[in-house]
Amino acid sequence: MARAATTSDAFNAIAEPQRREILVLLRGGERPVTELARDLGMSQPQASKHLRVLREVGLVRVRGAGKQRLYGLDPRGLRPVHEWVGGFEKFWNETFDRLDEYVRDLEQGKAGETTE
Amino acid sequence: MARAATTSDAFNAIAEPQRREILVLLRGGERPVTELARDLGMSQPQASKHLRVLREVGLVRVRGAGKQRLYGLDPRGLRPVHEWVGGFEKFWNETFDRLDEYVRDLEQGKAGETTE
DNA sequence: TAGACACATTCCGATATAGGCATATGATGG
DNA sequence: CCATCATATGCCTATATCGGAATGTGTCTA
Repeated sequence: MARAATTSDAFNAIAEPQRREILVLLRGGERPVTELARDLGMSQPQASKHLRVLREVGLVRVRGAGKQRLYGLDPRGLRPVHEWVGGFEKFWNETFDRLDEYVRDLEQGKAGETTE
Repeated sequence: MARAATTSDAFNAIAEPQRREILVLLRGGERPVTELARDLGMSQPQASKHLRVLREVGLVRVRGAGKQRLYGLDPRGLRPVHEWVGGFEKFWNETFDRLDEYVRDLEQGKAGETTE
C-alpha cells in the first residue's frame, strides 16, 4: 500500500508546502489561478493541480468570474486539524515546566540512553 | 519529483493517521513499542517505522529502559503546525457571519457558477 | 555463553504522488 | 464562427512511501 491520497483529508492536503502557501495567499481574498501561479513562482498547471486537491478536501471554493475562476478560502476544512493539534497545546503551555523536566529526563535517559 | 518525505517536517509526519494515533496514545505517557503496536492493531515493525518517522521530525523521544525502549511525546514539534493553522482561526470564529455569507456567495456564484 | 525477549532494519510490491510539457476545455469579444 | 485568453487535464518520469515477511541487533538472565 502506498501513501494515502493527498485528497483523503485536510491533513494530507496541507502536507505540501506550496498548497499551504496558496491557502495563506487566499487569506487576502479570492484570486484567479494565474495570479496565484505567478505570485508563488509555479507553473499554471501546477497551481491548477494543487487547487484541485484543495478543492477536493473542501479547503477552497471556486466561482466563475467571466473568463477567470476565482478561488477563495473555505477555512472550515482546517478545523479538524486545528482541533487535533489543539489537543496537544496544554503540553507546551500549561505544563511547560513539567515538560521541560520530562524531556530533560528523556535526553539524559533516566536509565542511561541516547536521545538520538 | 515525488511527494516530500514524511520525515521532512511535522506536517508530513502527521499526515498519516496511524502516526497521529500514536501521538494521541503517547499523551497518556511513555510506552514501549510492542504496547503501542498492540493497542493500535498494527505490526511491531510498522510501529517501529512510524516511530522512526516521528522521531526524525522531533515529535517523539526515546529512552532505553532495560530491554524496552520507551517512547514519549515531544509536543513542541507540533507548535509550527498549531501556529500555522491558528492563522486561519479568525476565519471561522470572529468573522463567521461574514464567512457564511461569503461562502454562500461562492456557492451561488455571484457571476453564476457551480461550486463543484 | 546460550536462549529469550524487545525492537530495528531490509527487501519486496503496489501505489500515489509533484513537476514538466503538451494539449484539451471553457468563456469572451469581434 | 473564430481567435484569444484563462484553466484544466493527460501523459511521463522519478521518487517516497505503507504494509508484510524475514532477519538483524541489543539487552537481559540463567
